[in-house]
Amino acid sequence: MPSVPNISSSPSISGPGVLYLQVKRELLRRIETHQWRPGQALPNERTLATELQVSIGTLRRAVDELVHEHVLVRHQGKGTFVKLHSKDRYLFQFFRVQAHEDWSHLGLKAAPEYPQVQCLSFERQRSDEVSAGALRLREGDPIFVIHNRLSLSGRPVVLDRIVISASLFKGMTEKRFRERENTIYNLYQTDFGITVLHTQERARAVLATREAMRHLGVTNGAPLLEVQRLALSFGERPVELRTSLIASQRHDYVTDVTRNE
Amino acid sequence: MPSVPNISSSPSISGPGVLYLQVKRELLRRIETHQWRPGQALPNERTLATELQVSIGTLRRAVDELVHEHVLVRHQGKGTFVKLHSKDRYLFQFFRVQAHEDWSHLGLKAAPEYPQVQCLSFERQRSDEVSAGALRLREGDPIFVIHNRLSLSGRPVVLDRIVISASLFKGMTEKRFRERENTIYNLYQTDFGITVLHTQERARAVLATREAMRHLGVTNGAPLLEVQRLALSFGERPVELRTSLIASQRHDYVTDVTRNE
DNA sequence: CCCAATTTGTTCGTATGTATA
DNA sequence: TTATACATACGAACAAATTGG
Repeated sequence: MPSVPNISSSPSISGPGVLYLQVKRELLRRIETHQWRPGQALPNERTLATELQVSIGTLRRAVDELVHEHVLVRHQGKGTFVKLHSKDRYLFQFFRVQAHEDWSHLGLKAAPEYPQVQCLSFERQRSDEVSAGALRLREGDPIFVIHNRLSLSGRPVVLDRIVISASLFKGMTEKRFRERENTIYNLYQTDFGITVLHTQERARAVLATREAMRHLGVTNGAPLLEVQRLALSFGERPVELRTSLIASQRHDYVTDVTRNE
Repeated sequence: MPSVPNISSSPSISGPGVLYLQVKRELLRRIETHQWRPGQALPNERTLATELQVSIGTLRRAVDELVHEHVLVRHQGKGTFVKLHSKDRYLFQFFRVQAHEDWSHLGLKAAPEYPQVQCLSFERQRSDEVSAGALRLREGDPIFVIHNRLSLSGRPVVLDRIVISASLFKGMTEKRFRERENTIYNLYQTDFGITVLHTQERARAVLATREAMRHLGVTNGAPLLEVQRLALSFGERPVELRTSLIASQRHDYVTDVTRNE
């Protein structure tokens, strides 16, 4: 029913703008409010289209965009599902460290290696100005600060400092963090209902601190890559601040600006 | 006419697979072969659909994807055009150096600053193993090697070493390069018919060489960001190898992994 | 300023193909 | 085999932006 001038005459969708965008917002709303949970199937297209009182083509266009944004996945013959964070997705979308290579490979796209993760420390602290600004907290709000060391082929390569809000991740404990069976983002999603959709990153070159030297086994004065990553959820809400120190003697930070979309 | 079992019964499209993908390939072919040149308008949708003997919806789906891949642009009421490289696009898609910022801005997306480019040298050389491998040349093939210095707010920040094939950019001269009125990628496109579609980049941290110190005005032993970029055209053909040394004392290398599409 | 022609943008509904269980 | 669900293709109707008279 909702043509553009809509006064919420139906139990379905409303709001200004183009119809398929209204549908998209409604689908997002249901996911954010956990009416549909990660891994769960949506109603089939005809049912959903009928319920939202739009044509099946309009519904498909809204779903198309959410699939493209990694929020939903479709499987022909099975259904449409809220996307789950998996190790594959982590490798494909979020882990950008790879061993050096020359350019002779090109289209090959060597499948990146999943890192071995070692948790060095897990602490409850109070946020400083930087983390509060990034995570939209007040200074002094409780946070968790986690240090991880990532190794590739048995060699330590990355030192991560992860900061998350304690109030957002209510019930987080060192035990739950250490004993997760999947990626960290999968833990956020399945245990805390927080889905990381994309990240903003800034890289710079720094000199190794003594602590970094110790954990990464690099020599004095070695240059390191420092990557600041802010992970964002629905509505561009920041949920994690991560600082990675990367030993780039044998590894690169890779960005494949392909379809960008 | 072309249902999937098609034996090129028409003067239009053919080939295996899904119809809209056949259409997309045909459109790409016409652009690559310069039947349609950058900046030029395509025939309107109904005309094109009729000529290719597909429905307007199928044509639109093919065009949709090419728009998403930055190959075409559509303007409602005007037409569909082969996309031109502009400074805006350069800033938006390819220039990733920005002044330091804290995370308190977020959604603001400070419009990046267009750099002031100074050409330090332009030489004709023979390709070594690395550039030959990257650009799919034979070792010893003629290449152009260009050094640029990029400044932001009057301060030198990036040192670029650009390598392109002399046979691919036939007719390139230092004069034409220096006196271009737009971006380098715009020059490639308008003067040589070579369109850069996307890039693959690898970043690492290095120590400043004496020459880099001199050109960027950094102190001894300063860490620099080294970014290797391979620019690709249609069919993933490599067309430019660029090595950037970035003084990251005041600036970052930014990757906003947003819709990634 | 307005009108009309042109072109893309959105929405609708239908029919048929293909993958899954 | 059958039923279900998504995938593709088609074409019609109307909306919105642009341009030129």
